[in-house]
Amino acid sequence: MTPETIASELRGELMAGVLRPGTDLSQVELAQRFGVSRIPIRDALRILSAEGLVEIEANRGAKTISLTPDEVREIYDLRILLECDCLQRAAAAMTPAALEEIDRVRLKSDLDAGGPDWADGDWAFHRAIYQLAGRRRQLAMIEALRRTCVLFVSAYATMPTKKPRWLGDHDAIVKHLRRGETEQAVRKLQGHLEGAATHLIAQMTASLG
Amino acid sequence: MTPETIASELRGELMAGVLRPGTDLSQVELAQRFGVSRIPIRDALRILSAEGLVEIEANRGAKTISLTPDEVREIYDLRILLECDCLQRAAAAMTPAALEEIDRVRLKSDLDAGGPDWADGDWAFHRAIYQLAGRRRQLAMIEALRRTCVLFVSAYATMPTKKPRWLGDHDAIVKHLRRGETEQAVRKLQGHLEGAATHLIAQMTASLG
DNA sequence: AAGTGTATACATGTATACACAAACGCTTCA
DNA sequence: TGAAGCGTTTGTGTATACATGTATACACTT
Repeated sequence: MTPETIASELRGELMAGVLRPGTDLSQVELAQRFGVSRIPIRDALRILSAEGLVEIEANRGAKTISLTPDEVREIYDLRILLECDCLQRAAAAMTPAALEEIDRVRLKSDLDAGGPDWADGDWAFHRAIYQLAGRRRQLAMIEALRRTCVLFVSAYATMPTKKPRWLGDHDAIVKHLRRGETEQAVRKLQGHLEGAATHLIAQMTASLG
Repeated sequence: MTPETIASELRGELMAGVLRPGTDLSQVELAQRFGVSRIPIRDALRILSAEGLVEIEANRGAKTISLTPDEVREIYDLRILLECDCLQRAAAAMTPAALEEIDRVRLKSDLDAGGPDWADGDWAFHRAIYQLAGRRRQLAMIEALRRTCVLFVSAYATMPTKKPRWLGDHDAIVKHLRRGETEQAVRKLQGHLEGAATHLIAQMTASLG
């Protein structure tokens, strides 16, 4: 039960929607639950805070993040900026072998598309592409932003209703990459993310107001 | 002596070049120095780790980051991406009053340009612009990336040799903004950052062998 | 002589105990 | 009835003590 293990467990619950945004995270409660003292719990909370999933206020404890629709919009804008740039760099480093691998991951993710782990498959696909850019830090930043989004997607139960369109975007991106149409692949990705953003924000505003 | 205070103090030393990249940060040593136990030290190190200034390895302690020229290049590319986007958004929200304030900060930063706190003035100028974009998270990400850069600039003592050009860039950006030439302001900023990047990386490779 | 195993020293990780700050409820007074 | 003041209570923050993991040096084996 290391702090990393605990953080990982909590991260999973956050992203699965078990812990909803704004939930208080009591140190004593978590310590009892994981059967450890509060020290490793504090470390775990700091790890999650570093990832932006938890907010810590001095002397007032930690709670899961709670963002306004505007803040979610900003995060998606950042994702568009960083992911489109990453895709562009990846396209420049594309090889036939890499393309094959990407399409393999895409097909596998299609199967999970209906289940509860659809987000994992989705990310596996995007990561398979982004990896080729060879940008560790950028990828880490993208992943952190994405985690935050997933937290809210799970919380507001906005499973993409237009699943076919969503899978079709993936297919289209691969096809564009195969043909060397970088520009169009990037534009497709941008639309993909825009769609996710507007969908989530609509659900949030509907749920909040 | 809260963890935040300690982190702030260490951050200052890191960015001033007192603590060079790769320095080991012993918990007991820091605890003695700040006159506290190791617990708040651990918290402070986690805060700095979250900011990307310190690396923590389980059971092996913390040390200040040590980046390769390639990683520095990636960081500057990210800064260009995020800062140019931020400038564009700021330009869209520009007002005469804001412009006046920006120029005021610019003039003030010109005075500090020769001293040891030149980095603070430089950042004050850029931040004065970026603020207008109203993007908290993006600004925080830019600031984190910038801090990392400053750490290496200080370590390798690469005070801009071409100070006039550097200050001239600031002046040019303001002038373009005043005329509503967003496109050109963005391009000037990009060149500004590119210049800083190539300069630092050249110094690093020269210093490293 | 080179490599490996082991013992010792040292740094980090964790648990317990205590100090302190904030939130809550109660009493009391206007 | 409402509000302000004060003690209680709950939870976080920190110090101390102990457990565990890692590095170094030395002895031993090959």
